[in-house]
Amino acid sequence: MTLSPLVQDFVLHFGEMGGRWGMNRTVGQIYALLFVSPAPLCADEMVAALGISRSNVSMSLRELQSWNLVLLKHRADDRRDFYTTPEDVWQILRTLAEERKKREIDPTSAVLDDLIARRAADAGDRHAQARMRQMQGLIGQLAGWYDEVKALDNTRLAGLLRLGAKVTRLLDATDKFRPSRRALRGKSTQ
Amino acid sequence: MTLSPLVQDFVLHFGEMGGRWGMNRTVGQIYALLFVSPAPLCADEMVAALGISRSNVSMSLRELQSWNLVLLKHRADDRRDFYTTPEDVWQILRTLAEERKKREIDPTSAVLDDLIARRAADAGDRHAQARMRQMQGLIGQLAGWYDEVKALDNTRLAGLLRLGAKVTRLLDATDKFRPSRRALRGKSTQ
DNA sequence: AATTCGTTTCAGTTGTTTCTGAAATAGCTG
DNA sequence: CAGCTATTTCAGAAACAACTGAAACGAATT
Repeated sequence: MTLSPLVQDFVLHFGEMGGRWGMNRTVGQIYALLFVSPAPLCADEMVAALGISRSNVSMSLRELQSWNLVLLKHRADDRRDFYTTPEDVWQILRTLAEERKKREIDPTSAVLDDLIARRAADAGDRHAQARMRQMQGLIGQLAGWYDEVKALDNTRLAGLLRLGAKVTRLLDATDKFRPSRRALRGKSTQ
Repeated sequence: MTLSPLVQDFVLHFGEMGGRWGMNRTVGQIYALLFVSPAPLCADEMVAALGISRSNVSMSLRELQSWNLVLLKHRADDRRDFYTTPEDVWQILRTLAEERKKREIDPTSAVLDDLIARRAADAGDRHAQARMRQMQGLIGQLAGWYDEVKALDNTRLAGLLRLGAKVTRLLDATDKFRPSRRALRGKSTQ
């Protein structure tokens, strides 16, 4: 299989970015290829398209599966595994949010809990713990935020992002409105 | 300089996570050390505390500066450079958002613009471009979102994250209320 | 149970990144 | 400007991650 220049360039760019996104080059390239392919691909087609070894494809697909970024498909009368990405880019965003949280936030959050629970001996430690508590607060908020994103349906997620420049106004507005709204319907709010 | 076990473990954890966060071990460790230190540190203190070479510290500080994650301080009658992190964790969050966008989103956004602007030859390319447009849409929203975070003041940023489980309700509420509010003040909204 | 087709694993190689020590640079002080 | 002190650069060494080919594995078919 030979790629059009357009798809070539897309794939190569994802390869380059792969490193920055916490995967490696091959994983990035395979994901890009699957993302733009009109139909699911099998491993050998990826080998042909990307010019990499069969085993590399196998390991990279494994990695992509561990990220939940690809879907496995089968054809009638064909034993091979075919792979795609989800059609829905919002779904992809949710998955990314979830996996990133799992890899980048949760471990630190757990460690911070431990460290903060320790007996702080001297003044230095007390200062360090105070700092850690600040960071834990921040991380906790972020974690909650990621969970939130993960749980929103497409419409609401799109809405949330679309707010864009209106977030400020919205926040101000809710600060202003919330009390009266709560008053109207009787403390339903946390 | 010798570190307390508490700070040791904090520093070591950040070293481990550094890789996942787009920096390397040493950069992570130095950042952690600065974050919990009650006073700014000079390079030699970091060498002593972390047991790494002077040149490694120098390069890592350079890296941290390129991320805008550290502040340079000076003492009277002392030519050495002393480093800290910003006190304010919200500021840190904004910086991270900004730098992440710059490194992980903007380059891809630019490439996608290019690719989408190309003449699509065959059906495969047309499909690929359609996919790329979807991705570009998503990335554009995300970029806007990061810009938004970057521009919010502490209070509003905290508010935004604190929304937590209320985002859904809030979004529903605004959908319900916006039309009437717009009607009240005349289509000021996009 | 042997064959075939597809996938996975793994030891070893290649390629990158990180880290170091030594040398070079820059900036201040007398 | 000579002598300090602090910092940066850089080539090579050490550590690490990626990739390959070959062999092992598994599942369906005869």
